[in-house]
This record gives sequence, C-alpha cells and structure tokens, in this order.
Amino acid sequence: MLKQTFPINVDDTINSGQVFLWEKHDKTWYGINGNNVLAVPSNAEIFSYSKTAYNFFRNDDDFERILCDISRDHIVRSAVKRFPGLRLLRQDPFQCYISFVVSANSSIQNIKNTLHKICKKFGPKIRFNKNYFYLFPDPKKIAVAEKHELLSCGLGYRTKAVKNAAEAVVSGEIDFDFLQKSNYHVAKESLLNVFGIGNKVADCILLFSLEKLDSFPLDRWMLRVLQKYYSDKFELNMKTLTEKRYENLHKEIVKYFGPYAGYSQQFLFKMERELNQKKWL
DNA sequence: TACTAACCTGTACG
DNA sequence: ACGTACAGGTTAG
Repeated sequence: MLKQTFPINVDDTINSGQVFLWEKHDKTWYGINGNNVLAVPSNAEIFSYSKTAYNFFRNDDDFERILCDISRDHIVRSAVKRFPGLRLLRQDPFQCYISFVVSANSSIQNIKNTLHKICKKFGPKIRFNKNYFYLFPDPKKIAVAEKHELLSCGLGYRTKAVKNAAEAVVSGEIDFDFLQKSNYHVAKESLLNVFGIGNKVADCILLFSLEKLDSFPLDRWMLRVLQKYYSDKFELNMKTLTEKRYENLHKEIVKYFGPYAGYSQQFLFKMERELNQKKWL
C-alpha cells in the first residue's frame, strides 16, 4: 500500500552522496556494504551475498508520516515532490565511518577511487552473481596496515586519520552498538574525539549509519542552500563554521525542520546538486 | 574566541 | 603539453 504510493527511486537514492562503492550493471545496482554485497534492481528488492535480512532502505520508517512532517515550507515540499523516491540509507557503520573520514576535503570521484583501492588491497575477494567483489575490510585490517600501504590508496594526508579511526574501533573506544543506542549528542561527542572527525563527518556517520535522524550534516552545499532559501530563518555569516557556530546552527535547524531534519537535509541536498548538474555516475 | 594556513589528489579549463 | 583554478573538511597555530 505504502510502497505503491511511495516507491523507492534506486537511482536517485544511490546517487545522492550517501554511498560510494556502487556500480550499475544491467539495470541492477551492486554495492559493498560492510562484509556484504547488495544487488538492487530498480524495484528495490534487495538480494544479497550473505543472505541476512537487512533494511538498507529503511522501509521500517513511516515515509508517509516523515515526508509529511518535513514538508514545512515550499522549498522542502518541492524537493520532496521532485524526488519522492529518495531515501536515507542504513549503512554498515564501520564502512560509513571510514568512508566519511576519507571524504573530508575530497571530491566524490576521489573518494570513490580511494575506497575502492582500500577494498581491493585489504578486503576479502568474493564471488557473487558471476562477478567478483572486494568487501570492505575489518577494522583490524586497516588498524594494522602499514602507512605506505594506505598511502598507496590515494589517502594522502588522511592516512593518519583513517588508521587512527580504525584503531579507535579496535580498541573499543568507538563502539557502534553503543552509539546506536545513544542519543544524538552523546554519540556525536564520542565521534568528535576521533582524530579526523569534525562536525560534518560526524553528522554524516550519525545520519547514515547510526539512526540519528535529527542529524543534519552541514557541508558547503547545505550552507549554500541555507543561504539561498533560508537566509531569513537562520543567521549565518558565511565564514568558516566554528565548533560553536555549527552547534548553534544545528540547534536552530532541528527546531525548524523537526526530529526528521536529516531527511530534509537529504532532499534539499539532492535538489541543489541537481540544480547544479552534479552527477555521481 | 576567531580567523587562517596547510594538508593531498584529481579533474577542468585556458 | 603546461600551468592554474578549483573541489572538498579538519587541525594546528
């Protein structure tokens, strides 16, 4: 019933800056998600390498209610109308965490290349549907990797951050199960303690893999959106967002967009990227 | 506290 | 072909 009203648009969702290790072959998307490969045809009925059931498209969310709740002004409403099949994804936490550490100050294509090399170098190779895939490596594997091996994946100065982040997971300093159960602020504080994770990266990890739908990652694009459409609602002087300013702005944003602000962010982001003809294919 | 330079890789443009 | 501009967030000074 709901699915008839709100079918998932797989293309739009995969190409919305959330995931990086996805490729389309013969009308089916294949993506690495932790130690699994998901195959997703356009009807969004997943079949996966390890047959564990997993709600990647967050079908357990009440979309009708959420889309209704976030449609608080004509901007969001038109974005929802333009991309009604866009979804937030529920990603493997470790892969998401490393992916966004890698993403810091890098471009989409660079991020994709680097992550693919990391999988190829450190991840197990498996066969699925007559194709070979490299799964995402375990935390341990990255934590013990030699610096020059990571460097050769194109990480550059992010090498230290990636290694450090993996070590934090191995040591238990970062515990995804715990963070999932914690609220936004507790989980965020924990992530911010990791070298290489600032506000934006932390918010991406929280939104895309740790169930924090009130997270609202503020990158260049979202600042542009806020300035363009919401300058009357939010006070932003467009200089660098300091820790405190980011925090205050986030508070204002949740007050305005509500508990599903993360969904609003995804729709607004997608809309603005499309306006600027940015493709991720 | 607030601003700024430095960090690395890859692509686009002239 | 060659430089130069640009895309990107975090950290340290």
